[in-house]
Amino acid sequence: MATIRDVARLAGVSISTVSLALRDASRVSLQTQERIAEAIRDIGYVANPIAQTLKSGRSRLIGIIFGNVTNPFFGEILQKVERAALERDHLVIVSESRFDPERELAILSHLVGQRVSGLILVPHGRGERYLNYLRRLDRPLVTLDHRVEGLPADFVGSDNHLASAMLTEHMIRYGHRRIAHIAGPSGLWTADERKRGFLDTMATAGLGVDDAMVVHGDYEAEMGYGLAMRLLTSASRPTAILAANNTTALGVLQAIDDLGLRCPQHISLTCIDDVPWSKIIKPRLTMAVQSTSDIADIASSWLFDRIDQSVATAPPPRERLLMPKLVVGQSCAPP
Amino acid sequence: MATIRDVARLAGVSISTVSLALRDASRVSLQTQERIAEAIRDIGYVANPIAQTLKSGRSRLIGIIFGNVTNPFFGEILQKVERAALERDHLVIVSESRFDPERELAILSHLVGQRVSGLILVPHGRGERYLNYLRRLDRPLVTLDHRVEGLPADFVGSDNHLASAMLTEHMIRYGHRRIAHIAGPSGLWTADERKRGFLDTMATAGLGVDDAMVVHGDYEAEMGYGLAMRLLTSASRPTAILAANNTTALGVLQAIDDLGLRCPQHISLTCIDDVPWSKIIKPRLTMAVQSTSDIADIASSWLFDRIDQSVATAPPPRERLLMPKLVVGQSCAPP
DNA sequence: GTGAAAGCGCTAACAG
DNA sequence: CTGTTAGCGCTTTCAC
Repeated sequence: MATIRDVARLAGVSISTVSLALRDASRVSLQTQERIAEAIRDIGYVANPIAQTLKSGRSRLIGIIFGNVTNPFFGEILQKVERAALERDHLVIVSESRFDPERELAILSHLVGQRVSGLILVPHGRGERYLNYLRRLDRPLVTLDHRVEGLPADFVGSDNHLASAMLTEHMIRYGHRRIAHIAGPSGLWTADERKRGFLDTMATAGLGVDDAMVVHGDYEAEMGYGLAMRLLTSASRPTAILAANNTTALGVLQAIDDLGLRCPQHISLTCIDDVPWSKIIKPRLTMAVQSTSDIADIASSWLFDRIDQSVATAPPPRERLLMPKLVVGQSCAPP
Repeated sequence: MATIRDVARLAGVSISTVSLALRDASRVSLQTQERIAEAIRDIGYVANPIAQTLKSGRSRLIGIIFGNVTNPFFGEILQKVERAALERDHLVIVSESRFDPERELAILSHLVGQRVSGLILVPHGRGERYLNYLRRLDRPLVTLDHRVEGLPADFVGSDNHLASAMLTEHMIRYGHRRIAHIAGPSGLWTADERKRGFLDTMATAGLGVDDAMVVHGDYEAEMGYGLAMRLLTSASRPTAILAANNTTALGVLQAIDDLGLRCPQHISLTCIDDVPWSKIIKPRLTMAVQSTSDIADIASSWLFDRIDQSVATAPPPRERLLMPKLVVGQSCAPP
């Protein structure tokens, strides 16, 4: 591969002149500019980004860490982020924390080792050690989905409390009184917010919630299936279920089907997040959807803002809660 | 960040000794080893991978390029590849060609610029220029899904001809004679193979295929929808459809539904590839599924084989066609 | 306007 | 067994 030396030799100038011409042509005479340009063209010179990174401490790479890359959300976000990155000549390193904070931190180290110029993270940890680690990262950081208290980083997510509240309200309006909630993992910000949204709305409506009616899953289909099975075969089965997320809802749907029940005739179901291929799944689910596309746009624009800015002029951490949209399907009916 | 200098100073040895100790401890005295180890621990030294890359010309990064990262297949493959990579201390750069060969080559340049140690590629180009470019890459390369004739790279894919043949056979056995095929983009290896599988099987069964019964889509749902609409509203509509891939099938299903038809009562449908959440979609589709998981395993193990080997001892390009499995659902019935 | 020289952090001959 | 030295390819003062 041709180096800046080769260009310099061919153009009959020093390498520092070539380097200068490359980043501030105005400070080099027109003649020299042309000779250099020609030499570059002739030998097909491309600057070695590794050498630049070694010098500057910043690579043209950004890192993105998700809990699970098979979640359909992920693909959509990655797609938009990757496009935004490529426009700015950056590549994207993708990694999966598997929801494990230790793993997450280990990956972050690797990423910082590669001198990434910025990070997008769906954080899954908490506690002082975790926070301290993130605070020391010293790279532009945008967090997604889960809000971490006390972290000086940008955050983009949606109003999870509202999402639950809308759906709960919707089911109550149909006349349901025994509504169950299959929550996400306790301790996760989104899961806690969604649960609060459910409980608050039930309380406001003057409806009590049995302990047995709130169970904790892990945002995965299999667990959703198991928990739904238990709920639906219990003596006092609910007439409606609020599933904490899309994949959980699919598990629930499967359980309903396997039990020979019908939705919405025997049981109403709503969930937060869109479901892949939701238009084809019968019945169409009533859900509170967040705009992945908006999340990805905001995240990448904020990230590149910070990457372009010097640390000095960097704005304080920003936060944005997007409003979920209620999409009414055919998965709810009177009890 | 601590450098090897700091370690050397603290341990009271030269930096070359530290470097040596780091990669071949046996050539350093036990005492020195310990002093160095201690120093490393004390200041939390981690070698700067960028400097190593500059020296060696190889980074601990691998690149993977897909046509479209929102395809559910992609997430599963990425997941396995990323795990295999992380075990070997490699990170994964992910990029999307959007099925555009030019874009694909541009991304490859970037990736090679980053001195990736290996590449996994779903190739979408053809022609001499394209081939030459790939041949000059000079990095371990594993191609997936689409086989490119004349490319000296490993290839893992499935037997697309067989997949189509099995499904076509299946529909013929139900008594269908007017079967339509919504193919993928003409010129793509998988699409051509699938079409051949369909046509060959029809021919063998002595069934003619109207030109109108073979239409070309783009492997995307929307196009599948449009083409299915056209087929299903034509005067001589088919009694069964073979969709070239999963997302196309979902588009077809949607079209069937929107027309007020029922599958399989009015129209039978089969497709190649698994469908996300296929268990929940009604009717369960009859499909020929390929094991993404096997593909990913083979691809990553082959890739890391080559990465670990010197170029000299590298084996010639390997090829592997996995056998698709017929999964019978409820989407077929007699015409 | 252009060039010489130092240095980013590491590796690998080559001496000793 | 350990240290000296010369780069990998680029950027960036600082002179001229």
